[in-house]
Amino acid sequence: MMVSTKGRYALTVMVDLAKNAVDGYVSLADIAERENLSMKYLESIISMLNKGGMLESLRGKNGGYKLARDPSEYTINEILLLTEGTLAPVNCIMQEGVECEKAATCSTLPLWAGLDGVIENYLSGITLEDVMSGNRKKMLGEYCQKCDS
Amino acid sequence: MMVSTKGRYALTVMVDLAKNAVDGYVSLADIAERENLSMKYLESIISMLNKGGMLESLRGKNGGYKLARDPSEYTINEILLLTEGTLAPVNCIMQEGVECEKAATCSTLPLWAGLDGVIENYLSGITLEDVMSGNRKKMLGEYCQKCDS
DNA sequence: ATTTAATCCTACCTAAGTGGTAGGATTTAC
DNA sequence: GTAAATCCTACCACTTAGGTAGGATTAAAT
Repeated sequence: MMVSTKGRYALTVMVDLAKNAVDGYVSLADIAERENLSMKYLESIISMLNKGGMLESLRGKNGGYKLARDPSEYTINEILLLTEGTLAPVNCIMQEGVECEKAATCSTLPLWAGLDGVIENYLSGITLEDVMSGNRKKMLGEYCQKCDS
Repeated sequence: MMVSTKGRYALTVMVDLAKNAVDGYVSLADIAERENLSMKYLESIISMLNKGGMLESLRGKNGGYKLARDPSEYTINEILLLTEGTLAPVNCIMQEGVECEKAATCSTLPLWAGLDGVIENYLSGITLEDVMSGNRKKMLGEYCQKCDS
């Protein structure tokens, strides 16, 4: 599994905020209840989003979180990267300038690089707005049966 | 990480066999030495490939393995599926007919389904022959700088 | 027939990552 | 000052990853 619950829940939280924090802040307790997820676990996840500059937060009573930008200005790629660290499908492709020692002669490396590119390309092309508004055509593309009807 | 060493080594073994087992069988010891991988570990991996019908094996002295078909008749998708079990990027998408209970109302599901489709589409479009022969254009596609020159 | 070299099979093990839980400190609105 | 919220630091059970170990079985060569 490439994307763990951390990344999945992070996206769920972002979508929830996009839908529900239109004016003012929304508390984590509200999100957890709406999405039926553990509030304590979400706490650690939303903390990453907050520190990564994705959110604005307000402490104290009536506090909570809201998006720092417009939903159309977040790519899914950057949201997932923040919580997952990397989205590379294998750990042998270059990360932070460090490449595998066998890279020069490895027959399989171009495959993994290509796969990585395809994934990044897909996730960078979809915004939080697309997910929030249910843009099936963009998300499912040619695989979508309902998109024609 | 979506693809573990199991899948990566499985592909490495397949490529090695495609290159070296052109006539007759090749022993696991030879493969392990050539690829600089633990023979004992490879043993468990090649066993999956063998049971999955990807290989033909011969026991006893001068035995070993060879491909069951022509390299052009294996997709990377089926090789990886055999060792990894699944290539789904998240565990909330439908597997073996079992779908998430929240599927009907989940905003993020189409995204994961789309991502899954993109991955499967890519890996199904590339054959063992492509990897073996270093078909960079097919593997790297638009991301390949060297492909033009 | 015996040796040798190979696959096959079962069990085990350590380290890291996943998916949380627990408890309290701090901040701010009312 | 109190209630309700974020923030922060530990901890923990379980699963998976990435192997290792040892022997049983098979088949070719001598």
